[in-house]
Amino acid sequence: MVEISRRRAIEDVASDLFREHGYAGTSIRDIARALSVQGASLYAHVSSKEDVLWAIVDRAATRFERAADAAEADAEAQRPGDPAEALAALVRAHVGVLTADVDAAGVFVHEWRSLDPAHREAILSRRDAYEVRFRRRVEDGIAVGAFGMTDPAIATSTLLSAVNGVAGWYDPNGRLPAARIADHLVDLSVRMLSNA
Amino acid sequence: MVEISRRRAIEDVASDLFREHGYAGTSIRDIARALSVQGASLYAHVSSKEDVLWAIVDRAATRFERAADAAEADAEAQRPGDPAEALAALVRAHVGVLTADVDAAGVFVHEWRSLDPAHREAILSRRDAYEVRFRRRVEDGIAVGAFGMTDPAIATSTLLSAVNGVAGWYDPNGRLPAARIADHLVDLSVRMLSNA
DNA sequence: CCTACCGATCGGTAGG
DNA sequence: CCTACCGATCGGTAGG
Repeated sequence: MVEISRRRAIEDVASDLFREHGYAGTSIRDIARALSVQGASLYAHVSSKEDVLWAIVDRAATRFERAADAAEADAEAQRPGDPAEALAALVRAHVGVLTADVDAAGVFVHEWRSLDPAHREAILSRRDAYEVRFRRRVEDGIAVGAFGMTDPAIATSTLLSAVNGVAGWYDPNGRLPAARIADHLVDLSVRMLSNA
Repeated sequence: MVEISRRRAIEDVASDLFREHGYAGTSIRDIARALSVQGASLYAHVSSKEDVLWAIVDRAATRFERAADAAEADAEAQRPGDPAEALAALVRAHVGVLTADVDAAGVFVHEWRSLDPAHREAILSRRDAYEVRFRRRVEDGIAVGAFGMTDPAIATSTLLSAVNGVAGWYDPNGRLPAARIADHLVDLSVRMLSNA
């Protein structure tokens, strides 16, 4: 990947380190060392360590949101009013964002607690809104009989945990390409919600 | 809960803080403050900060292992050779350990990366062995037709992510008791593996 | 369990 | 992007 901007290179390196050692376990000097510069030099590009975390998390959140927008529009265009199809599209989109940048996605999933209070609040409400999109499809699917009876809140939380788990084991050089992994997650998700 | 030992009280407080702020984000003085003593006083009871993390993680791992032992023995006694029953018992046992001490279990799930290399290696191999117990049931279930065709490795990783997700939202004072949550997770897990 | 303290490292700034 | 530096905090020790 060609380096587009120094700022972006800092965020990419930080995503990798935050994912591996956590935000608190990564110092500004660790990030600088990976870029072969002095710690203080980073402050020409970022205003604080938290600023870097927020940039990573905000961008990842935006990607998840946009991918869900496109997935729902697409599902609605192809099979209008089909909750199972819409949910499958949401899961596929989610796995796509996750595998496209597993470091940033992993930071989004695990490190939001380290954001300062205002950012933390903002990201939590976006996460809630995002989860609601999934839960609505679960509820609609139950209502029309496409899914079996279950507790929609628990089922949706469990489904998102299952899908987010991909961030814990996905390897870009592993035996399965991202698209095949998405196929599996879609299949497992729909099965989980279907009647036995 | 009555305080059994000072050492144990330190670990309980540390479980709470490590889970909320992460290992690196929690200082020895943070733990001490929660116990109303000076930071240096903790060293009368623990040899290092990592020693506390290891104690929490090791104990949690042992609980998961013992609960799985009992669950498999029980399932084998009641319905010998039934992979779906054995898997259900494993999931129920896992959720039981998780909800019995959600702080310690959450630290086990998320903070093992912060262990020193030897402990990290040890816990990873125990985690692998634990996952194999689940995967064997998944494979056997597919072989006898109790479960639908799927990739056993991906299905098992996804199942464990789904179940571990409980640590992220379980609230001891929430609307559902732990036993009901376990019921739901068993149901969702078995559905996920069953034929559609 | 306390006070007093150690060297190391932290996030961040000044000034170039 | 560098050197030089700031005050604060870190994990941990000594000695009581």
